[in-house]
Amino acid sequence: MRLLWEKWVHVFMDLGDSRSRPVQLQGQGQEDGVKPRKATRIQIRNQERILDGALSVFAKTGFRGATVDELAKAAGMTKPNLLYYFKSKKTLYVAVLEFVLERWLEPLEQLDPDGDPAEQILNYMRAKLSMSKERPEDSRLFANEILNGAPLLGAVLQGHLKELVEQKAIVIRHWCDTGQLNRVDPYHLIFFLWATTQHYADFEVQVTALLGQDARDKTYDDAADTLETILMQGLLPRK
Amino acid sequence: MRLLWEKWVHVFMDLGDSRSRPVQLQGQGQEDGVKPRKATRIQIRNQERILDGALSVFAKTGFRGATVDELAKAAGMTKPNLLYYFKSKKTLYVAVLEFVLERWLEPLEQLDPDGDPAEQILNYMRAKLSMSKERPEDSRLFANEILNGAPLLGAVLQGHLKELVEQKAIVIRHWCDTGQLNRVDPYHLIFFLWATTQHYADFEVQVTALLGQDARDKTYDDAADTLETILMQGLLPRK
DNA sequence: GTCTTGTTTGACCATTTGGTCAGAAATTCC
DNA sequence: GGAATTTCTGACCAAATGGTCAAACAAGAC
Repeated sequence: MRLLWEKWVHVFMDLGDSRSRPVQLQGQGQEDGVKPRKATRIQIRNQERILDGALSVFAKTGFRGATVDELAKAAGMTKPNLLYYFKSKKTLYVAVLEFVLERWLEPLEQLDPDGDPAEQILNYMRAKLSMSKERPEDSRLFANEILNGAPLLGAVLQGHLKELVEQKAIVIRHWCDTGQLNRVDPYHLIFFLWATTQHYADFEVQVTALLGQDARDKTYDDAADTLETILMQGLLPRK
Repeated sequence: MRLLWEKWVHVFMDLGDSRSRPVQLQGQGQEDGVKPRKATRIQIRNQERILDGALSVFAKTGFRGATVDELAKAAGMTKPNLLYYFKSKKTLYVAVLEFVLERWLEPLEQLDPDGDPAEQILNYMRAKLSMSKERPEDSRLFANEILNGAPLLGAVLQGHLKELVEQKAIVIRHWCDTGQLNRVDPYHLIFFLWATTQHYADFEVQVTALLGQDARDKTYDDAADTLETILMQGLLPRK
């Protein structure tokens, strides 16, 4: 799975003063006089490989569970070489988190205040479910981080995410107030959508243990149908 | 939080042959000729302390993230002393998992085929939500384990849990077939209930980051209300 | 080609970690 | 009280882990 790390390649490398260490890549952090040099092709290629491998390693075992050796192997290089590109395990971890975060938040940003409420919410549910299916590692990466107290994501939760959710909560509340939706707490509706969709990525082993390995497509289709039914009609038949 | 480990205290300690190592506690494993000695008060007290502390440590950082030193500190004793009672970190971890598992499965077992469907499902939802509130560490312990591939719980998922879920799925399917519930996939309804309720324990940092630390009671009340509304009526108003 | 810069590696190091062990201290049994 | 057993601890160990470094090697610029 080739990713699009390219546009995200910045400040990952140690810069400091060192003579042999390259580079400050384009993007940020040019406060001091060091003139940023352009990233070489090799740098871009290797950082991509590293980030790519690191996502699956970190998603599998969390930050503490991952070893630098594993990370290097996943990137197909030696440990010192990996540490040439990312000065520490933590730096790498943060870089991966940062990258994945954007994708993670995107669907919620798409929620359109002017659209039809039911349609908007179903779309959001489907988009999140599709992310669980196509990029389960993203979801597991965050699940690990949050489950263990979000030591490095805490700031984001309090900042960007909080704003975004507040904003969308207002939209949902409006839909309730105008009678377009039943009266529910907007925040809990959002949690509800997160929980039900991410469950399929985060608890995939459990899901497949109960439903069988082979029926992955069917699993996600059935999940979408069930969620749609519940969201639109609830469990009780309308007489 | 004092727990009821007592009835679970069994075979935790190394037994083998050793002269100074005690004990095979009551419960199981008496296959060989070694006559089981009764657990002393000290053993019971200390094993309780250890298991008690271990639950919160493992829930916080997962198996790999927890160190034996932390575990010992949480139990208020030295590392070698802890290892006197549980011969390895893994043994201790499995013991904690085993214990917590029972509580975890209990609510689903209560689901009554002869009860009113809506009431049964709401009760189950409330019971699980209450568990998330009162025993979040239980939930996080499993979340960590499953998220990381359930290396030690895999057998349970394929065995006991699978049976239990199959059994309850039949009940739910029957409710659907007789028109008492809208037609939904029973498995996904169960996942839905797990996901939405456990979310509040597993992602507590996120939830409190967005809703505020102080309103814990309110959070769970609102969650229950929202879930009830959605489950019973869905989001769309009935005209 | 050669000089400069960027990349890669084997060997190495300090710390942390899971776990052991011999014996000291406490407890129980008679 | 004294012997036998159980509980506890400081000192220790081997393996794993995050990270460093000097030097070898490759790429570009001219």
